[in-house]
Amino acid sequence: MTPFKDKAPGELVTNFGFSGESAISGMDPNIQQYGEVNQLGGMFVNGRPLPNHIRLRIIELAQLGIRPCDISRQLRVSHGCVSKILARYNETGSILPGAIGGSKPRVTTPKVTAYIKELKQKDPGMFAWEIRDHLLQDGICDKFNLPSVSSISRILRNKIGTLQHLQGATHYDLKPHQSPVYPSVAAMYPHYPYQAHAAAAAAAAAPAPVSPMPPKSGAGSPGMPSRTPWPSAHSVSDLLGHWGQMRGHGGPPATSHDAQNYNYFMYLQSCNAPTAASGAFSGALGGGSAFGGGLMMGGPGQHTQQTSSL
DNA sequence: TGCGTCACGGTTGAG
DNA sequence: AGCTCAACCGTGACG
Repeated sequence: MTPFKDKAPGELVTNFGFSGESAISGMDPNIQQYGEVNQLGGMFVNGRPLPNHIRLRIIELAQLGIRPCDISRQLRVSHGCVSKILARYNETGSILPGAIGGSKPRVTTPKVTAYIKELKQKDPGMFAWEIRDHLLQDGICDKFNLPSVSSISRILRNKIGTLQHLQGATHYDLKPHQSPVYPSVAAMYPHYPYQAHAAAAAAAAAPAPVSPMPPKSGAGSPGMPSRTPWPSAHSVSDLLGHWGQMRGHGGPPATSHDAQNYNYFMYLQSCNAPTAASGAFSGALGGGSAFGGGLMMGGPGQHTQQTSSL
């Protein structure tokens, strides 16, 4: 997998394994340093998504009826990757990679904590599970961002310790007739991601176009794998327009990710032989859709971060 | 031979 | 500023 087995860590890679080809002038030094070549001779950056034009080409070639193994060979992308991208596309309608990085948003916001404190002050004998019910009933939380009983208990213990010390009731102090088992939100809604609420808000702000595929998984819709919702979906023309702007107008990348991917993109553009797909790609840069409008990328509530992670 | 799956080593970004 | 953690990535190998 690692083509530079004899490369010392951190050593600058100036030849990418293409015969007679040295470093591409003007390439991102990061790509030069971290770029690798797979068994098929294709260029990739470990840990980073393939550039979107490669992803696009995979989808397009598949739609032309070309077998995944042939796509793999033609684009010099591992068949596992082709399989994964095609599977994701079939499942979500999106060619885009998932959102990388980030953390689960906290449910114990200051507002929630304050309300718990208020409840506890009103009724010091209130149990954590009762507080949890109140949070839901009073509209402080919904079922997607409702803290677990354990979280409430921790808040009571850590942040309202004095009150607890005086009155002391947590979910450990269960009433005799109460079940000691209170499933977490995740357990109650195993198929619903915690970020769904935020995604719904994002969707309300910027409604996503209808995906050709039913939503199954990913940010912003139940079961979507990504952790962070996209504020808007990406159509082919959106995406191509993005790159078109970069290529055609030389617009500066908005973020370091853009810069990275732009350089990656430019590099791969210069490395890969033109294909029919790239022709469609180039044509689409002129304003039309590469797929006659038939291919929509960006499933419902797609990834938030990807505008900067092309 | 083709393809789905998974371990691996890597990156990323919120907390 | 730097660390942790849990998500993601593509590759390569296996069945």
